[in-house]
Amino acid sequence: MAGNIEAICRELGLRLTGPRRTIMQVLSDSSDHPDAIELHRRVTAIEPTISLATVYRTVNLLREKGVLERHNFGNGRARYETAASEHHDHLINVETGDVLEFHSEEIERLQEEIARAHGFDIVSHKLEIYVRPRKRPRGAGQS
Amino acid sequence: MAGNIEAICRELGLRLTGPRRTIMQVLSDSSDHPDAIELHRRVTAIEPTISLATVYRTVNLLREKGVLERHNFGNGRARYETAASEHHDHLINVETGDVLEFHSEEIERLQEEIARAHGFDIVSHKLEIYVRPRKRPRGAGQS
DNA sequence: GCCAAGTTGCGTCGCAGTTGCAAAAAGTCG
DNA sequence: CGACTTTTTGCAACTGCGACGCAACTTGGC
Repeated sequence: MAGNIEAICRELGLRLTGPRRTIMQVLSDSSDHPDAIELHRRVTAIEPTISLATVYRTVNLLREKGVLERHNFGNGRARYETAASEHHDHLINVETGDVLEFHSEEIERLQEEIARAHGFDIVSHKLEIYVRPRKRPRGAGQS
Repeated sequence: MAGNIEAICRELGLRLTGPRRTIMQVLSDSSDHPDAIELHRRVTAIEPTISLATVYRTVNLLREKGVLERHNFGNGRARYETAASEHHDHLINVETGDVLEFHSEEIERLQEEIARAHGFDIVSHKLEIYVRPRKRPRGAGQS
């Protein structure tokens, strides 16, 4: 991914600066969905002078360019991930905050159908399933 | 619904105050999905002395008690609706901000399947389809 | 190396929502 | 009904995330 950084900057007419290099490096090294502060933490671990404002600006820039996606999983802080080539939705573990990705062609199709039935075109959509590890693999009644 | 207000307060151990009566009245009269400020606007049209803080506090209270649901459709302001007996998802018209509700048993089932396949139980979920009115009813290809 | 343009860090601002506090209202009991 | 306790309210100050203006500083082209 590192090789991409220069290409992306050139392509987007952005200057290849130290902070950007670091931030993009951290982003492509992150397989989870960090928020801006966590991103800043990771970035400053490498290059301590980079400010939070720059993280915000870079992240917005990359999002506008379609390089990043921003999600809001409900704790008030936006979380980021590098835009995948293929669309996916999210399973959020409410106990740990971890996020798993999934994709269901069937659900996509059903959404398409629903939108159409109402006379709309889909601009985007968001499916988040908030889950917790299942305690009782099978049987065993509960409250 | 008006009759509910007293019942709800009693049941929840809340005092039946003027502001609460007005706010709950407005809520049950609202079939759209107003945000806190719009709610406050409507409330103060009836009783001008009620403060925004009280609207927030009441709305949070009712949400904790399961009377209201809060959504975040992406403009930074949370929007509220009275909790329906039946779960539903949302179609958001990005041009107007209007919200339509829908329900798909099939999608629900598929989500259940997906969660289970990953070893989770669903706590809740959120499906939002952001749409715009379709300009070209049929035919007329475009890139 | 020099210069114009883009970028950064800092501090500040804005907005949505929350909270501490003192005053006011609700419910309770005699 | 009136005194008393507890909950609510309005106000204003505050919080947290994120955005922004500005002066100083890099970047990349010549």
